[in-house]
This record gives sequence, structure tokens and C-alpha cells, in this order.
Amino acid sequence: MKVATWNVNSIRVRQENTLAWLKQTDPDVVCLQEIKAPDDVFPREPFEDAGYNVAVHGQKGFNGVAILSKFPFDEVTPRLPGDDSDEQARYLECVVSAPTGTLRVASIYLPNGNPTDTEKYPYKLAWMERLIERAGALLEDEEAFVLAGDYNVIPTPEDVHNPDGWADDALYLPRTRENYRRLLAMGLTDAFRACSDEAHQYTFWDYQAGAWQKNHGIRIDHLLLSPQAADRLQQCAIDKDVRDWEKPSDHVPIWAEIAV
DNA sequence: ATGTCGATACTTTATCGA
Repeated sequence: MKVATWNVNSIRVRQENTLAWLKQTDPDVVCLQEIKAPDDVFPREPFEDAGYNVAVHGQKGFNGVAILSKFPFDEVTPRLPGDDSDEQARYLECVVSAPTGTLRVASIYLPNGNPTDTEKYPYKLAWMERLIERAGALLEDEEAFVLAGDYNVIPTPEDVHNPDGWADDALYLPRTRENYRRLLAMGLTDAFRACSDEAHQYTFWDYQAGAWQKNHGIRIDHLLLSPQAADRLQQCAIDKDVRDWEKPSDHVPIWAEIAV
């Protein structure tokens, strides 16, 4: 099963790019972030016509996550547990049922956290605590699952062009990276790092300042695998070519092949 | 080099978020 994640930065603006990429990469399950649309505005039909079931947890204006799946959904659950007052649409979990087995998949849009001297950074850290809590609960089931999305975390200096320039950024601060490492220490596997130790492999390049042309990128989109999923990991790749298309998102898709 | 996008409200331009 090929599981992908992509922060599209508006599904309405990126509809044609997304359909073209589906045709090219042919993923089975796709986690989307920053769809920037409420549920009833999400363009379901073109994706259904392309052969996908569609689950949406949208929001007007900002955020919003969705999951596309060639296989039927057994379960669909929006919202990350742990804070009922959190209104931001950043988490959607499902179980997809393939003929050969099932896989739990979550689409994650972890808060950016900047500027760090506002309430945004504590919100990010608290959200990470809730994600760690959820991951712990899922690990107890000892089943295959994938937590895929825009983590807004640069895990190591190898994952950014100029670490010094990011030293005070919410994506790279010690507490941010420490919380990400806690997920790994629990037993989750960073799919990309399990397949490659090559430095400077990015999933995001800012629209500004010619970041793409200069390859000033960061690796912030990740697929974290439970031990049962990691045992079946066959391949992980970043579809970098998509960043060169007309009207690109600032993120590119990343996917993992898991033998389910 | 506060350099680019996208959504929104309220307007054809500003603000916010990233």
C-alpha cells in the first residue's frame, strides 16, 4: 500500500495539480493538509471520479485536513483527543480496509508555532503532547499505523540548508525537536530516514526569496510508522518534481510503500 | 531584501497566517 502526505496549501487552487500528481504517483492513501476549505466546499467529485473515497475535516479559511483512499474507510475520526476546546481542524484519523489487510492512517497538520513569543508556540507544544498521548494509546494495540503530515518540525541540522538561520524558529527550537524525538523514542519510525541517510532532502521551499531556485528548503513533512508498519516498509520517496509545476504548493508530496 | 502566496472582509486594498 502506497501512503502519501501532501500539504497542498488550498485544495481549490491545487485541484488540478493534485489530480495530475495522483495520476503520476498512483498512491493508495493520501493525507492532505491545509485544504483551506470547509467540508461542503471541498471538491469531492473530481477525486471520487479519479477512484478515491474522500474523508474531510475542513475549516473555513485556514487549516483543514483530508484523506483520500482507494480502499473503503472502516472508521473516520476527526480531531486529536486531549482538548475539546481546540477548534482548529488539524487531525483526521481513519482505518482503510484493503483486500490484503487494514491500516490506520492519520492526516496531521501540526501547528506552525510562530511567532514564538505569542500563544502560538505553547499551543504547538501542547498539541505535540496530545499527539504523543494519542501515539501511545495506538501503540498499545500493536497494530500497523501511519501518522503522516506536515509536522512543522525540522528534526535535525541535516534537514535544513542553514541551521543557524532557523535557530530561533518554532520549527527548529530545542523543545520542538525534543518532542519529535520523543515520538521516535516511543518506537515510531521516520519512514524517510529509515530509507535514506542522505542530508538536505527537503519537502518544503518557501515561496519567498527564490528559496526553491537556491534549494533553501526544509524537511518538515513526515510519515511516522508504528513498529508493525515499519517492519513492512519497502520504500520512501519525495516527489520533488512537483515543486516545479505551474502554481505549485510550497510543499511537495512524500510517500511510503508499506507491504499491507 | 518584509522578497510570495492564499483566504477573508470589505472592498478594489488591507489584514492575517504561513
